[in-house]
Amino acid sequence: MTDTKKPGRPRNFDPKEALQTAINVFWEKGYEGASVKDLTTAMGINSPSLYAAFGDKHELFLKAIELYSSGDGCAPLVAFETEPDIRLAVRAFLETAIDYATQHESGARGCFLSSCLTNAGTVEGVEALLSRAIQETDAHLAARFDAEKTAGNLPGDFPSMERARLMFDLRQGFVFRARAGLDRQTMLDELDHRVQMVVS
Amino acid sequence: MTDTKKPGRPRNFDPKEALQTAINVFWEKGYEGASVKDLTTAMGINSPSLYAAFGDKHELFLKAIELYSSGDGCAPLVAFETEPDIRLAVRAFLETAIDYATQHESGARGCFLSSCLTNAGTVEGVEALLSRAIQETDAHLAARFDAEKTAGNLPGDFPSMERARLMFDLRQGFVFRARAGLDRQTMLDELDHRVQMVVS
DNA sequence: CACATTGTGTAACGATTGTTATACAACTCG
DNA sequence: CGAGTTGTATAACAATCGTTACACAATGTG
Repeated sequence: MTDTKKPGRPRNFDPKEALQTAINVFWEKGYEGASVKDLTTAMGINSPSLYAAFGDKHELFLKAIELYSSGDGCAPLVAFETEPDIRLAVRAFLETAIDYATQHESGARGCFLSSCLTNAGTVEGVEALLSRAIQETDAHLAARFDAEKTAGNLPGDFPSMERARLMFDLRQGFVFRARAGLDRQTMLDELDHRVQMVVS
Repeated sequence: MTDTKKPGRPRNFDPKEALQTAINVFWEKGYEGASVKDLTTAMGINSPSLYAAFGDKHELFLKAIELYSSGDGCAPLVAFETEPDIRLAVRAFLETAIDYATQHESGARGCFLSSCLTNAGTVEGVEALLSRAIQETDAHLAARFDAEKTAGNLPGDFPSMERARLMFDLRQGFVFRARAGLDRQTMLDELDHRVQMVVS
């Protein structure tokens, strides 16, 4: 190790990248489980920098939720939007959820929001953010269904919002099972069965 | 207040009742979020009694999970078993889940297991317990479906295990939404739609 | 009644928590 | 090339964490 840490100001750190790292730590250890030391070590910075950039552990947590829910943090959503065919899109959504949730080692591990659920009642502001994130996702998915209806790819009486909520909950179920360590293949085997439920 | 706490050994406490109280505290605040002081205060005992009876905060947590998952802790499951008609039973299962998850004030608040999800990766032994609890519940629900098949109340090609897992995940979805503070009526409106999915 | 046992309440332990004051190194600008 | 700004590293802060030693009150047995 020749690169000994020297004091001073060698380089500025990227706040967004650091926040992404904070998401991973929070997701793995939870809000109270993740100590400031855990966070700063993973982010590669010291505590004063963290407090200067994000204000607080609490604020950092809320900003982590915001970044994740309002953006590219959610891989299944991206997969759903990318795939043109609606049926394949639904499948990609659920399949990506399983992939992310079961690949624990690779750093990206499932849905961060479900890990924040525990703190919804105790940590101020979390419940509101989660509620908003869910509703936005529901609306997002439903909008795609509506567009497919007008395009003629789905029947005219297709209940967009109900199916959107269903799809979200099915994903949540997979994430839950994956987090508990259940078998990946078993979930993949049920994929077609569940895709069928969403798109009639 | 005339009943001033006097030292000594006035009365023994009920370990099972205390454990039930511990479940509520853990469920509300999470594993790391619930301090030993929070626990002992709610249980009405002092820390030495807790350590003598349960050994450890960690062991207490595991025993809380065991009590909840292997018993009457799960109200939706009880409702499902009580109702004779299979279709009404499925409905009761989901409806009870919504009721429990949305009645935050009354002390009984939703599914304790989903709040333990966060600690599955960090707290030793939690993942194994959760995995077992889920699989047991799946098998439990599927057994009922199988019995209804032989009784002629469900078609012969009814996929019991797949529907059991689906039902479990649908419940999980409701609990998730309720914990995030979403509207109760919206979930109740979708009830029939989802019951239909489970029982064809 | 006296003794051993059992479990409680008080209080303290070291360790770690989140947070911040202080000192200094590096870059920017004149 | 020197002064000012910016942000880092070190170290310490009070508070709280999980855990346990100690002393004493209440019960069961002789």
